[in-house]
Amino acid sequence: MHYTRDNMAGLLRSHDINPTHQRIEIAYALFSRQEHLSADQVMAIVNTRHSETSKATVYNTLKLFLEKGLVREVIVDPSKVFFDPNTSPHHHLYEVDSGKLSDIDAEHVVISGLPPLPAGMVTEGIDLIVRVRRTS
Amino acid sequence: MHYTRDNMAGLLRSHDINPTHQRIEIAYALFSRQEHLSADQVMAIVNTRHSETSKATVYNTLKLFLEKGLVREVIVDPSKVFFDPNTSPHHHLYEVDSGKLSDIDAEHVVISGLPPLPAGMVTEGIDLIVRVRRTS
DNA sequence: CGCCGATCTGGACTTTGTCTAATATTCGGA
DNA sequence: TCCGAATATTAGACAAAGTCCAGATCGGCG
Repeated sequence: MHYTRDNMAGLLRSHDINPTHQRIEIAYALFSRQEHLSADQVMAIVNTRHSETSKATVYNTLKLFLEKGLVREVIVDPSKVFFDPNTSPHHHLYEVDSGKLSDIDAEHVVISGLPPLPAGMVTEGIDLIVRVRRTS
Repeated sequence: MHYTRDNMAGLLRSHDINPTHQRIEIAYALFSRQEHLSADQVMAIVNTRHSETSKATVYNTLKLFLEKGLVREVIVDPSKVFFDPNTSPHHHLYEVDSGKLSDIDAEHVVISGLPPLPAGMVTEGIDLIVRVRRTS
């Protein structure tokens, strides 16, 4: 799959999101790179040429994408949230020193022995984060 | 084990931490409750009577406790970090709506099938967070 | 073309956390 | 017990991420 700006409109529509210029740019930033980006990084990318999209819009849009299931939130760094265009089940590898974040395919990972949930609760998601450090 | 302020001095010393009044109060807040507290909450608890401990000290002290392995950091909420006085291996259950955070004993949980780490990397920790929501 | 709801915007604001330079406390030794 | 050095604490200014709002703008449709 190759992502273009034209693709994005369809992708947004299929998730029940009105495709505006700004939303297409933001989606394109995330999907064309297939990387974990923070709101700051998205802003920087989208505004490389001339300033085009405001901070408020970037935050609003990312929140909208999140609600509509277009992206996923990854909380590994206390100082900022990352947004992940990969919504298929997977886990994360976080390099503590460099801040580099990468995916771990969930296909072969098995988590067993979790206790039953408290009554009246449903699982919204299971986040598994492997924190690694360069050997010193 | 029953925690008293007097206990705390020994606990701190055993972790190579100089036991000062403020540090004892902060340690006592965490250990006597055995709960996950944010820096804000620690501040509020420690300063209930009259203002006794400054913001800077609370943050400095929590960071020190972290370095010395006295507490653990739990990153589940993008807006604040929680500190966990339980350093034995365990996982976390996070109630998304209420923000309530509780422990899952690691004893019976098995995680298998993780891919090998990139060369020159060591695992610093594995965080498993089960995000749950009340059935609506 | 003009309307109307949806979207975008700048900028003020909040919250969490950091930094700094001055002050205070603690600890070990005599 | 007293002293000096090292360590710890403090208030308050600052920084960064994120939220909020009221007004401006857009874009599709009649």
